[in-house]
Amino acid sequence: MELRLLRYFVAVAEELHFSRAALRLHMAQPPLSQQIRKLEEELGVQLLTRTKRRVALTEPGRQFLGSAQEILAQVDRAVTQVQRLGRGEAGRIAIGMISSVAFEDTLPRVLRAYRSRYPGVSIALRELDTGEQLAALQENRIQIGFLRPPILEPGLTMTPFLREPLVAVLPAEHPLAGRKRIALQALANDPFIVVPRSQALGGLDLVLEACVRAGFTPRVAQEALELQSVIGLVAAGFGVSLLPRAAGRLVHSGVAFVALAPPELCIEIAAVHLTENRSPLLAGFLATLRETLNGPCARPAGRAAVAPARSVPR
Amino acid sequence: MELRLLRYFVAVAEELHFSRAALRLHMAQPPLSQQIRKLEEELGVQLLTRTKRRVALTEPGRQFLGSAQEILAQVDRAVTQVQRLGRGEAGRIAIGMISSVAFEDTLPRVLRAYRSRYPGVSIALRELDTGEQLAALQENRIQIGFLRPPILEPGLTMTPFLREPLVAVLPAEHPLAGRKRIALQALANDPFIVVPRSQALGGLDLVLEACVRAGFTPRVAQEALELQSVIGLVAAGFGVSLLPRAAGRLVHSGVAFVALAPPELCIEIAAVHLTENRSPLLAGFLATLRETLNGPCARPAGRAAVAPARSVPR
DNA sequence: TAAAAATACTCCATAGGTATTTTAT
DNA sequence: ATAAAATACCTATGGAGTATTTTTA
Repeated sequence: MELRLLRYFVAVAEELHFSRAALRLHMAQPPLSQQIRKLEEELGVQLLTRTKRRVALTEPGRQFLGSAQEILAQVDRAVTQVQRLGRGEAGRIAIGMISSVAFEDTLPRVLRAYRSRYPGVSIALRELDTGEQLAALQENRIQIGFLRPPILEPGLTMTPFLREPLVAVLPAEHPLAGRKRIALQALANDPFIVVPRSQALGGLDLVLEACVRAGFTPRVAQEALELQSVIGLVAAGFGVSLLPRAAGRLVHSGVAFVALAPPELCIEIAAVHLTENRSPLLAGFLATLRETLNGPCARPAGRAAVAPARSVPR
Repeated sequence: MELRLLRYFVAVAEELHFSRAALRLHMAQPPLSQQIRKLEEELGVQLLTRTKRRVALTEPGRQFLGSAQEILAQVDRAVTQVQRLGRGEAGRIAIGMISSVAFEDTLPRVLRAYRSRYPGVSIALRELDTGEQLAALQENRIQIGFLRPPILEPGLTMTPFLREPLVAVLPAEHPLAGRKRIALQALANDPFIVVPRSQALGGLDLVLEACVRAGFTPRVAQEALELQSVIGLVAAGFGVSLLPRAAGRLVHSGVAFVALAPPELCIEIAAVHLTENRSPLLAGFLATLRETLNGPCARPAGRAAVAPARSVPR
């Protein structure tokens, strides 16, 4: 059985006229008659009665017409759908992200752009740490991960995504508030206000590690759930904090943002995917990602135009 | 798009191995590779990755495999179903019957035989008078009718179905009870016990018409719903009746069955269908009908072997 | 080196075309 | 007489075969 025969039969059964059907099929009438005859022979069932100069469907033919129409429609749907999948316009993409991505609104902007460009794709966002994401990428549980470099595993391609310096946030009356730039050690005796790890905003680990590297263990005075609250607590004199420079946009009187002396402490996040992953979904996402990062209205404080992706050779 | 390509793709996608798939398809490997490539070109979608000496499905390919399998299964179902319809093993047959058919159990026996032979066919029984059945046959609302001849319309084929003489049923003490044979007129003054028309058992009209033809109008003394009741009432002396000879099987002391003098009064019923109706359903029904009527254990009292069908030429 | 897919080519089966006949109105 | 389907015959596309090369593990 071939679809060609079904298409021919549907044309004849709908026209009830071989010549008109042949016209509609852009072919001559005799081969159409032959093919219909062949179909009937193959099925062993008479589908049409050609009596009295007029063509009519038999009852089995009437039923078969319905089946044939359904089948052809289903084939059309399957072809359309696989082509949409092939263009990355449909399907499901799973994305991993470390919690600190939320310090910035860059990822949400990318996701909004992607969703508006590919409304047929469902997005699954999973919050995973860097190690979990690397494992998930290998098992294809996620197709792209937003995680903290460096990446050493082979077979992965990294697209720099976010690199924003942390700045010290001090109460306006703090002795160091007027400085252009301070060393992290200068805050060794200050109480720290941090965002708790449970709040999925991350950054805490980064801050703690940096302080330890600077030679002290920060004293955590207070935890706050929102950046606004952190800034509010700093303004109220409860302590100091380290925040991405972009937080400076949340202007608040009573606090000073002071850059840190080198080595600069940065939130650095990359988009990583399997180099061998040729999925059109991923391709569409990466394209949207690059365009969003380099786009016209897409260069807020603290981030340079994105560098080209680098693959880690195997 | 052709089913051949879907079949090839399903084989390759299930085996994930071109050579094994070619083996399964009883063909050589190179043309299989070519056809799969052609399918991918036609769709404009990569379905398989042939990297690293191993074949794998892409995500669009995985989805398309499912669609292809569904389509192929649906084609199989459609073919099987149309073949069942073509053999008269499935579908729906509508049968007309005049009420008097119920005097005998012949039709139920035919229907039982047909149902056991063609369990997939649903049977629609419609009780219609002879004229209604002829109209219904022409409009294909019924495919076969059990009705009272003669049939004059052209294009119909008649199969004699039932021809059973009516006999007089008399109380044992009736003056004519001992006779071998009596004329219908002899009962002109006897009260009649009849089965009411509303009971759908019919026969009443036949009896009334016959009496009128014999020159008298029968006095209806009593109506009874069942043959048994008719016989009971006759035995009790309430009157006489006319019943098919087969009713004699319902033996009952106190009644006498006496044949009628010629012209014999017969229940005569024929199975009639459109001569041009080549429906396999009808063919199967007619075959079962003939076999049941002429079959071995199928000759109870009062019916000769069925005569061959006669067509009324147009 | 061996196994598997791709490439190159060849052939023929058959889909489809043209010309004509048959059939039914 | 006409319109439509069937028949007869021919052509050529393309599906499938064989032989070979390429590739990768």
